Amino acid sequence: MALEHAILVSLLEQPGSGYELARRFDRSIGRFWTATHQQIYRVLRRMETDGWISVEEVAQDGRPDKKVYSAAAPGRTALAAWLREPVEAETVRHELAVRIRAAAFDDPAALIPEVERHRDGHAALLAHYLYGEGRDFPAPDTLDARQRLQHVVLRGGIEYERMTLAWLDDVLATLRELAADTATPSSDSGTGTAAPTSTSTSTSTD
Amino acid sequence: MALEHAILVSLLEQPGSGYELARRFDRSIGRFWTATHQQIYRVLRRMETDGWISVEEVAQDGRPDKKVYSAAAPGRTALAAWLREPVEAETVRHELAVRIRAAAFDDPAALIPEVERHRDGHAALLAHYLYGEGRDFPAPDTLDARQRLQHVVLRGGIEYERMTLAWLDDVLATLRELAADTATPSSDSGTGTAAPTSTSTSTSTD
DNA sequence: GCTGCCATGTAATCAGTTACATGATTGC
DNA sequence: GCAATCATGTAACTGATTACATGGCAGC
Repeated sequence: MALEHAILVSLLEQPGSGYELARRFDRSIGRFWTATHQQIYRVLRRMETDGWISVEEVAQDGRPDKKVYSAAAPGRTALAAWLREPVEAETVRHELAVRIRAAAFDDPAALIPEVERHRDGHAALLAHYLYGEGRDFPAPDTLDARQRLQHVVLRGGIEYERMTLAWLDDVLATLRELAADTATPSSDSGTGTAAPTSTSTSTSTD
Repeated sequence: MALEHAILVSLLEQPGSGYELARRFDRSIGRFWTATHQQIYRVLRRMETDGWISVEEVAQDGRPDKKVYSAAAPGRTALAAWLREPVEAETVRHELAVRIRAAAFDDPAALIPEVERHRDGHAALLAHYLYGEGRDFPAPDTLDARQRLQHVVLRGGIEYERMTLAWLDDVLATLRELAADTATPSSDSGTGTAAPTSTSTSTSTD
């Protein structure tokens, strides 16, 4: 239910068309909230009928016309009300964690390439964030309110990537150790499928 | 599309009924993948017709009967295939980050209680994780493959909470500074609604 | 008598994804 | 000639959430 609000913030930061918003959702805002262009167009129409945003049709030379949206007063009011609502608990979807636990019932080594791919992706994103930080916030003491809030969100992204990177290295080390363990012992040779099948497990980790 | 697989992992770790699974999804597995009981019952039926899991009806004294599900061979095969598929990019939904950027167009101080509530929640979860780690993994060198993988996932949760806690303190410090800035200056008194309205913003943070 | 736990479900709705469609312009 | 970018949309489907429903037992 927050796509409306994410769009509002983006339009307050800078008015734009549905297409432009879709591009922003592939970049800056998209790090925190994903949306496809179909979704965006649908929500924009709803927001317009609700009076949250206003449209201006802009004719262009050589390019299709576009509808430039900007936040209207009722939208601002709705945003202020939303800020005062309690935050709903974030629904987590961390597929990699599920896969790591799943690896116990298959060959742990099979996961290594995937985790490496992830690791590299996070490393690249961290480098990208750090570059962006140096470019956009070179003098952190001279920033206005908006920039300081953008900066603290970016710092969150940077710390998240740093932490994830370190954790994925930990995961890789664990997987490699387990792969070495199952490879060397003499018993249970062949497929490499390590399935302990112990009935006792009540490690709740609750 | 990974709820099936999360359920499979949970049933491989320990067979159980839909109700028991729903409770697990409020606890251990639920940290990485959320699901309500309605969703779980629906997926369990689909998985059963697909032959991924087998059922055993268990009559109980004083309590309603339950259907105890366990992972079947085709389910294991499907899990192994899934582990070898490329991981789809995680769709992020970080509402708090959107709200922080939104605070620039309203009173930043209005967010402080919410962020504090979040901070406290993450601190409690971190303490809980650390307690669970001490209880379930007291001797990290004597663990089997399954436990070592569970442990590395738990370490990820711990590091995530630590990082989030530190970041939320950073956010709170920023919000409090901004609240102090808008409270003290003589100009633009009254509502405390700080809206810069500068047209120049093209800080892409891409 | 009320709340809470165990245990399973149906129905309606909302959000999000995937596939398909159009059409002009710019650059290789 | 082909792919990519700009720009907007429809339609069908899958996944997730919310609300409602049932019913016995245990403990206060």
